[in-house]
Amino acid sequence: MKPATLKQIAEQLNISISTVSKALKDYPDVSKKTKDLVNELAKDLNYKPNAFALNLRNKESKTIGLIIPEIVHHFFSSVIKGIISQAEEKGYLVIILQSNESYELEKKQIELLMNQRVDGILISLANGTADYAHLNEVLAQDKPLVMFDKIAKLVRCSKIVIDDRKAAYLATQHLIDTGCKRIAHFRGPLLPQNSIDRFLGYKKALEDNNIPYDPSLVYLCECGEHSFEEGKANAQKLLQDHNDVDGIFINTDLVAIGAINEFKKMGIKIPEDISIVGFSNWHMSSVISPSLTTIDQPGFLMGKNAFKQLHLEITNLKNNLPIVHQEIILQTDLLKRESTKDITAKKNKLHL
Amino acid sequence: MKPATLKQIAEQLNISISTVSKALKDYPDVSKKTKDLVNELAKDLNYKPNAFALNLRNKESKTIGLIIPEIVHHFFSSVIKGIISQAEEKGYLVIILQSNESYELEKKQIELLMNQRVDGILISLANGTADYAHLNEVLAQDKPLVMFDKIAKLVRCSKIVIDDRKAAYLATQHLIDTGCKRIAHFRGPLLPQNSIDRFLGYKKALEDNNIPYDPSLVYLCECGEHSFEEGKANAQKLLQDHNDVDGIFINTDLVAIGAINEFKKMGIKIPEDISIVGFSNWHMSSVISPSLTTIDQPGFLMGKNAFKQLHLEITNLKNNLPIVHQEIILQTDLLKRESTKDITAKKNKLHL
DNA sequence: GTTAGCACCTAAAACGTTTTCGTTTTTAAA
DNA sequence: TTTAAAAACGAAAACGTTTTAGGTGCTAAC
Repeated sequence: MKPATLKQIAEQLNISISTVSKALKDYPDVSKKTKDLVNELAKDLNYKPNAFALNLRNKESKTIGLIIPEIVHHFFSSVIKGIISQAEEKGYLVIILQSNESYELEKKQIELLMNQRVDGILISLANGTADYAHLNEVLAQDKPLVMFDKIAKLVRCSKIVIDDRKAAYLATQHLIDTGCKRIAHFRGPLLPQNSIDRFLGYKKALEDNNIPYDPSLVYLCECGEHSFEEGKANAQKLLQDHNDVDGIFINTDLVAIGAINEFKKMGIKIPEDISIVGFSNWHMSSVISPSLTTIDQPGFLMGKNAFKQLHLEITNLKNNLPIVHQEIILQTDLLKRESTKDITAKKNKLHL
Repeated sequence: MKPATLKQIAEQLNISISTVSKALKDYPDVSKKTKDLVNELAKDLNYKPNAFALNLRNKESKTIGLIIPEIVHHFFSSVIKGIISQAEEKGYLVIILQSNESYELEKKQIELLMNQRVDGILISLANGTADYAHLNEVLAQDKPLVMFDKIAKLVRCSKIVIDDRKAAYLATQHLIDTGCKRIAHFRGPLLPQNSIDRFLGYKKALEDNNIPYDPSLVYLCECGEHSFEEGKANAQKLLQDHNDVDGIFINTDLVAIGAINEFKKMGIKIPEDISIVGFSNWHMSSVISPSLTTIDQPGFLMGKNAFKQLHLEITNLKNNLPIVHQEIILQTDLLKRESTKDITAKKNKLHL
């Protein structure tokens, strides 16, 4: 049986719509008798408040929009899970769109969400996004916007990120600590802030350890659908160009795994000949052999925080409270596994 | 600048709201002059039709709901991607909820979506779902509902599935064809139809090849968060119970990978000592060593088809056309890789 | 100079709520 | 019995659209 409306209840009881509405919301100026009658009939007729009408009246939909570059991706799907779990707790629904790493699509989708009048927007930018007008437009219309992971520093809104630079620094430092002298880097695309930051972290670690930075040791990856193949290809190129490399810090796990597979095929031993550190801690990284040393990126937590911040801004906006933009930096972990040498273990053995 | 309303445009031009509405929709009974004025001002004032008002009037939101057991999962996230891509094409938005394999949550979420008045619902059932009242309620309210992958046969709605039984049969047959004589099965949970079907396919293949079915060779897996550990544990148990097993058909890839890793650790060679076939073709299955022979499950295609069918039913309902429930069975592929012996290759060599 | 026809425009209802403000009815006090 | 206060109810506007049905005012034809 389809939900009834206030009108239908009112007609059956010969009272006004207003009274029905008030009765259901337990207003004090409705008699106990009427309330009982209304509540009973409401149950019988399967009354459910019409969300469309409520949205129109309240000018809010308890719905937010989420734009993400790629859904089939361990990190991003973890973020989605974090967002949805938190949204559910606060009674919000999430509309998800996928930008496919395309700036054009991203722009369209922002418009779509604005026209849909969602209460707020969460976004992780496409790699191609270099112009931020569409994002500023959102803010100009007083619609809460929170960015996560792939952010634009210049846009004045809240951001949830990890410290990519620091994580990359630690990853590179770990290679150095385990004895690597000549360290290559497979970097991500040129635009997004986080692949820039990872590159900078790598470079800084070298400098701080008096290892000269050599641009020819840096290889570019799209880090898109063909990451695995890119890893293999770069591994081959690297060996042709430089036969003295003993460590690689790689922008993302799947590329690293491609490289490992290629090296294994060529008879190069990991980590004895070359040590490798990846980034993101994809599920498969712990499962392959040798397992991959990598940076754990807390996707679920990032999603949770992103929604929390957005929710805060939505409620503050509603209550005319000031909105303070936050930049939240989440902790990352270096997970030491088999693809790097465990020198500390050796050291400990010597001490025994 | 926030979007203006028809009213604001009407006031500024000193004409009625109706005329503004018609002008924007290019009705024939509005003069060219007025249309031009309206369109210009509409652009200037950033007019965007209010979605809330439209929903209320049209009794539709161009939004569908999707309930899925788990988002961080290669197969399911592929399905989501398929659904979203198709929805975008037809101008629909997708609200995603995650049931966490919980029947209780699933029930609540169905109610949420019904109250939200989505135009239709897509669902893949939680493992624990054995009661279908909540689903029948959706249908009773004339709301289009399409199930995919994890379905309930008894619910009268459209379904998009693969032929789990046939796929499992082919997987098992492949083990037999490559010389396995004693084949174990790591099966999925007891309730969902697809893990039952995979078990049945396994059993049937044995029978058709005159291999006696031995229940003690069937091991249970939750196939949840700890699939990898389950695979390892089951591998150990299997070796203790039966030292003569030479092939295993495993309900899902991650369990299979756990088993492979454990076997490798114990010095058992894959596929020489034991051949293994998984299910679902997780990304990592092609990347590990030995790569895993598995059944490719077309997630993206399934998502596309699920939305297409739902969309068909939504539009038919709107146009008072009859709704015909479909059961669409998608093709699967057996991907032969390193975890099973390639006997045909050997045969071919002999023929040379 | 009436009338038909046309071009253009508007009023108003409807979608389903909520809430303010006013009106009616009841109760209690004078 | 009158009056004041309290209790219970309802009318109406508002949110922003669309569309039907009904005007206007004009031109052209008789």
